[in-house]
Amino acid sequence: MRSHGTDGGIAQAVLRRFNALRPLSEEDAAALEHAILEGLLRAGPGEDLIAEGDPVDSVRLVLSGWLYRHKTLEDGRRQIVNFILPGETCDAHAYLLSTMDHSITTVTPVAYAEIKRARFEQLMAAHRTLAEAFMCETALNSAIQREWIVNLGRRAAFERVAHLFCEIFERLRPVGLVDGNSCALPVTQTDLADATGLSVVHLNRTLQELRATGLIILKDRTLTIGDLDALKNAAMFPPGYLRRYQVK
Amino acid sequence: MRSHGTDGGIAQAVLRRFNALRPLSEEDAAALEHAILEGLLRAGPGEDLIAEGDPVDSVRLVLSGWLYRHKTLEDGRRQIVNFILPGETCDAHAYLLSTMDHSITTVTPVAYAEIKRARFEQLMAAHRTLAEAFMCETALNSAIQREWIVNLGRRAAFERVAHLFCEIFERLRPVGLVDGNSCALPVTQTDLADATGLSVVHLNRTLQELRATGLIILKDRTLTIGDLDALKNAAMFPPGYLRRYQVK
DNA sequence: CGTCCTCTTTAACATAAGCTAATGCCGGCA
DNA sequence: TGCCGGCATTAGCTTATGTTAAAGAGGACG
Repeated sequence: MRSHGTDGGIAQAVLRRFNALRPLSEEDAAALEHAILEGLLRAGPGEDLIAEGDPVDSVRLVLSGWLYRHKTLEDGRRQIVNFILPGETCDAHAYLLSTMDHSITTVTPVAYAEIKRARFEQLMAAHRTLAEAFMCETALNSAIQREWIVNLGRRAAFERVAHLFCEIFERLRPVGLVDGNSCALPVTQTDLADATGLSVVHLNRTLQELRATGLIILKDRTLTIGDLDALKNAAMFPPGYLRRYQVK
Repeated sequence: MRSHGTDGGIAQAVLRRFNALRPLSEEDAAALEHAILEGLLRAGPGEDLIAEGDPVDSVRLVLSGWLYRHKTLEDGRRQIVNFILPGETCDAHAYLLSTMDHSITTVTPVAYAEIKRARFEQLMAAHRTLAEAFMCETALNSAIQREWIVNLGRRAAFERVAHLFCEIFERLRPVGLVDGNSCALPVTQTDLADATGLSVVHLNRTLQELRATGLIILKDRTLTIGDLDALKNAAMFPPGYLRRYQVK
């Protein structure tokens, strides 16, 4: 029965990440997987999972697929504030704030697990290590957001896009979603522009530049990074950034 | 004996904020205050409290004074990633990540309380409400960071600076640090530039513009906002933003 | 009372990035 | 097969913001 095998079945990505954050006992892992299987759900591409202002009464874990968090100004300007990748958490402890300060939309079809507040609290109370892993996840997310602030505030377009690509690659790696030096990049250029604070036109120009230098190949929603270190260099990717993401 | 009076003495700002996040019982408040008084420390202006890469083995609460979090790129470009104001925490649960991903530097003289890891964990274990308030604090900080991403990514210089001023004002208010429509703003223009992702020169231009429209007066490190609603309007300050900061 | 220092302000010029609009490309679908 | 709609790409022009440099302004201090 796969879903309880060693690979973690559909919950694999989540289990891998949490285990990297805090070594989970068999029992912790089983409890988490169980809670996941209880609340399995799916969403199509381009669906709003939750919107700014909505009440939050559950925590969601992404099993597969891409989503993004975003905020929109009154006049329509939109900023993608982060991507949510397989194995990551949608609302970790944001649920403490009772309402969402941003929206979450799916990019691709998504499989996720929804754990209701009461169930979640029970799980945390029973498994200290899981609770710690969850807090770690939140802290990590916070560190990513800080780096995005630096990216938007102090990096030029070229570095900025390069940095985003390095980051995505490094975040997909520990959950087994990179294949050699390639990974999926299922977003439109408009999305990339909204994530990097650029206009679509300028984002496109920047992409051309990145291609011209031979640092990346981007085709058919697949990103290929010939020389990751070179790209990181060009991006001024901080050496220690996302270290905690790597599986030891 | 002031320090145990109803005003909370030196721990006042922290107690007020935490109490707003989760209503604290007398006992919770006393325990928190006690922990604070145990670990009282001071730092001068312009001091590095902790630097990127340093190990984290305690949580610090700011009792008075301003600090900022910042990251610097190899070539010296610096981004201030947030300000830390009285009543706020320095590292809430970042201590779970064991090393700092950014640096913290004081702006003014600062009084703070340092709670060592073991002591902190003991406190959290004994007082569920305090633990929740701490998590709330982290979540709130995360929401602020997301808004900063929007600010840097999608707002023009004028709105961006206006937004920062509104935010600071709203964050100082609940801890009693605004006086009518004025508050302290003890940072240099270089700092403001590094916080808004602008060059000093352009920041200065923007400040002139803000003054010219009569939206703000900034003189002697004091910010005066004639019409907060007008400023928020100009800044596209989201209506619900920082709602959780307000004392009910 | 002058000198140094840090911070602010201004000017003149350079450029990265935005905007508008047209064109190309491709896959879905009638 | 041919039209439509969403994306990607390119061109041409505009503008916000960066850069360099120099000059005030005020406080600390010998």
